[in-house]
Amino acid sequence: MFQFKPEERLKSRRIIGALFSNGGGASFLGYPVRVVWLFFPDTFFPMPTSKVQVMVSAPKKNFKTATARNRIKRLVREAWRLHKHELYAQIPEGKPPVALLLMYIAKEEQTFAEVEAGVIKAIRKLAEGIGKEEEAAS
RNA sequence: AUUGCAGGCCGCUUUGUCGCCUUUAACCGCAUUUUGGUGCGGUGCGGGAGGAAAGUCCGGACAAUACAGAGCACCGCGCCACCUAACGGGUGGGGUUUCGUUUCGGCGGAGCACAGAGCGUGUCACAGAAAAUUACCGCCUCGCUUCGGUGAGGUAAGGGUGAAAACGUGCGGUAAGAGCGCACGGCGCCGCAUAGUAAUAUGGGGGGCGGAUAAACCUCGCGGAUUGAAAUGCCAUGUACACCUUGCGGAACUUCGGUUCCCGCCUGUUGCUCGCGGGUGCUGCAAGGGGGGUAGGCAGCGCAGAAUCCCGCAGUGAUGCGUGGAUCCAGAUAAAUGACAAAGCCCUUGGGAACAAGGGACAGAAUCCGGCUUACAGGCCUGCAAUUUUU
RNA sequence: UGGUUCAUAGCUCAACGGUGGAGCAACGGGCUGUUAACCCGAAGGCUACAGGUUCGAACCCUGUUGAACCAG
Repeated sequence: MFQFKPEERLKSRRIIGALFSNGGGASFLGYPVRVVWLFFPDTFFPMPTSKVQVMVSAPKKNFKTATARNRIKRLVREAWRLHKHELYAQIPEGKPPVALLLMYIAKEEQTFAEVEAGVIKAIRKLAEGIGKEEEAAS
């Protein structure tokens, strides 16, 4: 339940490029994390087997050393690992997989508790957002 | 004991819970099967960042491609000897600059891109007469003179300028002067002797007096093929025989397959010139351009080797040698090595104390080694020097 | 991984090895009933940092720091 497997990590360069381009995906804030997400397109091959693929990013502009960026990414990833099951439970079957980008935007390093709170908030908003997309599609 | 300097070493520890990457193959399940196995998943047993992993400043290993050769260009290095796989690194020695000290002989510390300015060219602001064969004020000789000077010539001692002024001091000498001559001293050049492997040092001889700058061009000596693990090899996947540009001559021999020579074009040889080599010369080939597709896997890749430590031997030392002893399984690929909790350790602040609060340096492997440079809380060890206390 | 370029006033840029300057901005004064424009004036720099070469360094050399870019 708390596992974090390789197929749950976002690796496709095309999808990552789409996430970073303007208007590529829906985005909102769960401070200190900014969330960008979209559904995988139908034509993508091979289609991932997990419900969500996620990547974590920390900008070099705010964190100069590699050690600091590693630390931030590990904190966010750990918070995601501990709470992702809440999101999985709310995604209905038959939906395309969700590509997710968690970008750390605070200027300084924060404690795990603060990051965890932000990620929990983001997961709740995201579940809401996916539900709305469902209504709009139907 | 404290302080300073130099060198070397370490660079948070333990437990629990939840995770990540990986070696191995004991066990389990599924698939496949050439019945040996193989692949995937799970469990188990192990391992999981550094002294700088960093900067990418040098040098190699390794790999691919290339290589008859010559000249010019280009790049790097530069006291001597040694060490090393190699180096722009290291060790030892010499010279030099500077600081301290001195009983003025030296001694000690720190630094040095430390070949050549006696081939040539360039530059040397301002000031100054003049910045490299120069003469403003001076000094001296001769001519003229209205006796104020003025013209021709000699000279570089004195003056002032400057970062730097054409060896320094004294004597002789002279019209005045000048290394013009002599004595002492300085400098670098040529060859000699002694010491040293050598750089170099010391001594005496000859001939001389030359501005600085080569981190200006340059000269001399030595070295340099190019490209770098996204190299490279293999497997899988997949597209486009589309498009554009250029080229498509001549002669001889012939067993009609071709061969040779000249010529043209393209191309390789780090750049250029020569030279040499490869391809091509007809209805589809060649060379180049541009465009499109693939974006997965395996090897390379951590294999015990230029490995590290100890001991012994050789050497002043770097280092080398050894049937000597011991140690050494990180291997990711949108990229693992983590999070939380508790206890301990250390530091700071407050406090009489118990204790409380806050903090734990610099920093993250990506083919691998040897160096250099830079960042770094705190601690340990060794040596030397100084001071204080005790015996 | 390999390579190239750059750093000068608040901003954009100059400056043979010889006193660091221009435009804009900001400041003070003038003009105007007021503002803008215009005119006058003054200020602002350890030339990214640390060494070295040179009589003298923004410039030459070495090292460091930061930034931008290129190739596959």
